[in-house]
Amino acid sequence: MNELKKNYSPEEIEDRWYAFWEENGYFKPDFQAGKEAFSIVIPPPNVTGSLHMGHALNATIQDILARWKRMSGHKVLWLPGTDHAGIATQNVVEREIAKEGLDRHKMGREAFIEKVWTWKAEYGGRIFHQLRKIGASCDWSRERFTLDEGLSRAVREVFVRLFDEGLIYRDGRLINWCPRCHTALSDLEVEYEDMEGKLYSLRYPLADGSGHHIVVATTRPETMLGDTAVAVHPEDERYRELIGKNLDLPLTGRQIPIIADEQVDPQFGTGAVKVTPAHDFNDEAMGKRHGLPFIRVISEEGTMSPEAGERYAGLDRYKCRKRVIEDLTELGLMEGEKKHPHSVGHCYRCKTIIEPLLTIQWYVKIAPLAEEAIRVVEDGRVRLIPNSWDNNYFGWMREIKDWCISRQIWWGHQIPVWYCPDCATESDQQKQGDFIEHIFFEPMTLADGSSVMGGTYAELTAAGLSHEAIVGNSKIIRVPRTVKPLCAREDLTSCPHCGSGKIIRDPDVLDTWFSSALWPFSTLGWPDTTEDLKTFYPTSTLVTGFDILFFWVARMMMMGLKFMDEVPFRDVYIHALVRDSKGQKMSKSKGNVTDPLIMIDKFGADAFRFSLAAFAAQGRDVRFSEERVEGYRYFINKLWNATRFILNAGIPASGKDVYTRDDLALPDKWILSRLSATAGEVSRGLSQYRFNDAANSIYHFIWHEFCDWYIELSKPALYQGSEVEKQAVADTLFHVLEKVIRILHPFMPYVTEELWKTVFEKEGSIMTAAFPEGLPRDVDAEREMAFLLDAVTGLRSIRGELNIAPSLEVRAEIKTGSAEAERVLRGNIAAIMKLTRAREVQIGPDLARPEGAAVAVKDQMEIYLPLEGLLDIDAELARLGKELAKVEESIAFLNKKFSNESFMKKAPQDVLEKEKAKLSDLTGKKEKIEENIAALAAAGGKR
RNA sequence: GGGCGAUUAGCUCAGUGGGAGAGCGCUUCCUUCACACGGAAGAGGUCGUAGGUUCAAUCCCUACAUCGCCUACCA
Repeated sequence: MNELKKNYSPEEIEDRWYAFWEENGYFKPDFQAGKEAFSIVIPPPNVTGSLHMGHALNATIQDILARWKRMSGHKVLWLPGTDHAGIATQNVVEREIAKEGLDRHKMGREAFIEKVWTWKAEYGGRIFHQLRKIGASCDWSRERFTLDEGLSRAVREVFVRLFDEGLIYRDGRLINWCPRCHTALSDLEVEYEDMEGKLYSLRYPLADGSGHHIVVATTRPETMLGDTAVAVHPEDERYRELIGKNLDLPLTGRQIPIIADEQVDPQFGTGAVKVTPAHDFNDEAMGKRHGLPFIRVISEEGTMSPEAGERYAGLDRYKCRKRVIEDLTELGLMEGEKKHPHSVGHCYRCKTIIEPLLTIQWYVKIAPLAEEAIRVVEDGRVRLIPNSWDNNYFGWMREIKDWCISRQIWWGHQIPVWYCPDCATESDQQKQGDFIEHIFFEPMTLADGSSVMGGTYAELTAAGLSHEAIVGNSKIIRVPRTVKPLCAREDLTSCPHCGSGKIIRDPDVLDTWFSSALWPFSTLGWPDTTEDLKTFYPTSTLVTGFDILFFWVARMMMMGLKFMDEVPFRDVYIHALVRDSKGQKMSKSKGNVTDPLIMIDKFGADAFRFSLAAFAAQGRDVRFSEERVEGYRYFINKLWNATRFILNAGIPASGKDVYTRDDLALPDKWILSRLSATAGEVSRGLSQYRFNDAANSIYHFIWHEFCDWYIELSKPALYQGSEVEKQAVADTLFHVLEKVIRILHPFMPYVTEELWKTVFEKEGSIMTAAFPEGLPRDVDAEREMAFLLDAVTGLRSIRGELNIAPSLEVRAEIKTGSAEAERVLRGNIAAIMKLTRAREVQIGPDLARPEGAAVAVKDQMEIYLPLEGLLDIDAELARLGKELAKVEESIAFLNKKFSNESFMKKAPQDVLEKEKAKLSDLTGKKEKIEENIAALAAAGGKR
C-alpha cells in the first residue's frame, strides 16, 4: 500500500492521468458486443475561441455524462471538433494581417484563405488543449472541423439537394448588413440593444405651392434622401384630404406621393411617416404593397451612395445625418428633435450598427423543414430539458422566417453555384441589381515589356506582381445575379449549356451555422453510411446553452430530420449562462471574466468541475463564486484524508464480501445501506440531468455520513475491538471508499483515478470500473442506527449548550423506551462513550432519574447526564424551557388542526394518521420534559 | 408591446399542497492519535406585496412591485 501525502495536490497528478487515459485509448468507444451506444457531439467551439466559463460548464456536464455512461456499460462516443466560425475567424485574421500593413483584398482570396488555414494550424487547437486540462474524455481520434474535407462534402451534398428541391433560392430584398464585416447577416445574428437616440421632426412641403407642409418623424434623417413616399393612416382625419397629393422632398429635387396605409399608427408622432423602402424593413413592406421605387442611398460600406446626391455621396452615414440636419435647418425645415430611446441592431460579431440593405442573397425556405422539427418536440421524440424551453422553441419555430445563408466573406464553404456570362440575355444585363464581379486576367504584356500569363489574383501576386499592376491590367467581368445559377456537386469549369469557359463561381460563402446544422451526422461520416453513423446516430444527448438554441439546435433538428429521416438527438439538456458572483454576464469589456484555466490552476480541475456540477440547477443561471470552488477543494482534501486514515489503520482488506458476511456491526451495515441509497440518488440525479442534486448527494454522504459518523464510529472497533471486529470495520471502510470514488469519478476524474491506482492498486483505469448500481438497502440497520445517532447527538447537545468542558469525562444514563432501543444502545456503548467523551454509560428501561442531571428527550429514550453538583440548574432549566416551548408550539398547532371540523372531515386518512402520530409523539415528549423540569426545579429548591 | 423566469437565513442558492433545507458567513467551545482545507454545539427566515382556491398555501390561481432574460416593425 502506498503512502499518501497530508494534503492533496492536483497539479502533480492531473496531466499524468490525462495522458495515461488518452494514450491507452480509454476515450474511444468500446465496441464490445452487447453494449448500448451512448453518443454526444460537442457543440463545436469556434476555432478562434479560447475556453471560457460557458465552455467549461458545457464540457463538464458532457464529461460527467460520458464518464458515467461508460461506467454504466455503454459504448460511449463523445465526439469533439471545432467550427470554422466564418465571420469571427476572418475578422481575427484580418486584424492579424493588418499589422503587416496588408488587407485581404490586396492579398487576394486564395492567398487570404491560405493565411487563415495557417493561422488555424497554429492557434486553432488551443481550445482542445484547454478541454484536456478540464479532463474532457473526448475521442480525439475522431476530431472534426466544419471545413474539413468530409464535412465540406456533406455541406455540398445538402446544398445541392436543397437547391434541386427548390428549398434553396435567391432573392433580392432587405437584409441586415454589417458595413464593417461587409456581409449580410441572418436575423439571428443581429443583436438589439437599447440606445438613447433622437427623434427628429422634419417638414416636407406640399408640392402644390400652397406653402403647407407635413411633419414626419424619424430617428434616421439621412435616409430621407431615399424616401419615396409619406404614409398616413387611411382613417386619419388630419390627412384624409392630402392622400394622393405630392410633396417636395427636400434636398433631392424629387417629388413623392402621400399614400394611405393601415400600418401607420396615427397615435405616434404626427401620424405621418416617411417611407424609405430600400433602408427600412417596414418601409420595404409598404413599398412593395404600393409599388414604390426603391432608392438605395447607402452603400455596402455604410457611406452614402451616388443616388444620395452629389452633396452627400461618399459621406459616412452618420456624418451625412449631421449634414442633412444642418441643411434642413438652414432651409427652415427642421421642426425639432427630442430624445428617443429605441433599440438598434448590432452585428453580433463586431457590434457595428447594422444597415438594412437591398441585396440579392441566398435563402433556405424554412417553413417545410420547421414543421417536422416542431412535431418531434410535441410528440416527445426529442425532449428539451428543462421543458420550460418548449414554448420558446415552438414560438420561434412557428414564426420562423426564411434563413439567409449567403455571406459576403471568404472564409467558409463557398456556395457551389456558377454563372455563365455567355448565357446571360440582354435583359439580364440591363436589369438593375447585383452583379458578381470577377477579376479576370488574360495573358498580357506589362508596361515594362515583360509578359505575364493569365491567372488568378493570388497566382499573380505570388509571381511578384504588385496589386496596382494587376488591377490596372485586369479585366472585370460582371455577371448579373439574375442569370440562371448552375448548382453542382463537382466544381464546374465550363458552362454545361453553352460550353463557355468563362463561367464565374458565386463568390459568397455559406453562413457558418449551415455547416454546424449538419454536425450530428456530418461528423459521423455522412453522406457515406459509415459504421459510426449507424452506431451513433441519432446521438443520445445534446448539451448546450440556450443562447444557441435557435442558431444551432433548431437547425440541427431540421437538417437531421430532412437528411437522416431521424431526429439528431433524443435529449437536449439546455444549461444556463455562467454569470459572475453578482449575476452580471461575464464579458471582456466589463472585465469580470473568470478564466477557467486559472481556476484549475488554483483549485485543481476536480474541484472546479465539481463546483460547476453543483451549480448546475435546471432553469437558472449559474452565479460563479470562487469561494465555492475553494470549498470543494476542501472537500477533496477531506476525502483524501479519510483515505489516509483508512490506510493508516494498517489493516489490509480481507477480500471478503461485505454483503454476505455475518460479522458486521450496526454502523457497518448502516453505512453500507447509506452508500446504496447515495449511489441510487446520484444515478437518479444524473439520469434526470439534475447535476446539482447528484453532486450534493455524494458530497453529503462522504462528508457528513462517511467521515463525520462512520469513520468516527469505526475508531473504537479499530483501536479496541477484537480481530474479527477490526477486520469487519476495515473491510467496510475499504469497500465504501472504493465504491465512493467510483461514484465520484464522473465528477472528479483525477483524484478518483489517483486513489484507485495508488490505494487499491488496480489494473486498468477507474474509467472502466462499473458504476455502483442496485446495491442493497438495509432498512433495519438505518432504523436502528437512528437510536445511536439520537443518543450521541442528545449528549453532545447537552455538553455543548451547557458548556461542559470537553476535558470533563461525564457519566451518562439512558432510559430506553423500547426493547429495540435498549438492544441497540447496549450494543454500541463503546461508540457512545468515544463520541461523547463519557467515562461510563448506563442503559436500561427503568433507570431512575438521577438528581442534578441534565436531560435530553428523544424518541424512545431519555438521556441523563448527571452532573453531581456541577449542574448549572438555571442554565439547564432555561434550555429545557426552550425545548418545551418548541414542543408546545407544535402541539398547539396540531390541536388547532384537529379542532377544525372540515379538516377532520376532508383531510385524507393517511394525513390524519400521520398528524395523530405526530401529536402523540409530541405529547409524550412534552410530558417527559415537564417531569424533568419539575424534578429539576425541586432539586433547585432544595439547594 | 408580447412572452418567460426570478423574488426562501447576512450572502449564494436548493426545495415541497400538510408549520422550511444546504453551502459559505456568524457565535461558543475544542490543536482528541485522517484532515484546523478539521471537529462539536448553536443563533438566524410572518418563503416579495395584496387578494383568491383549498380542511390546509412558501408551493396552485389572479393582480401588483422589483430584477433579469428572450422576442417584436412603432417611424
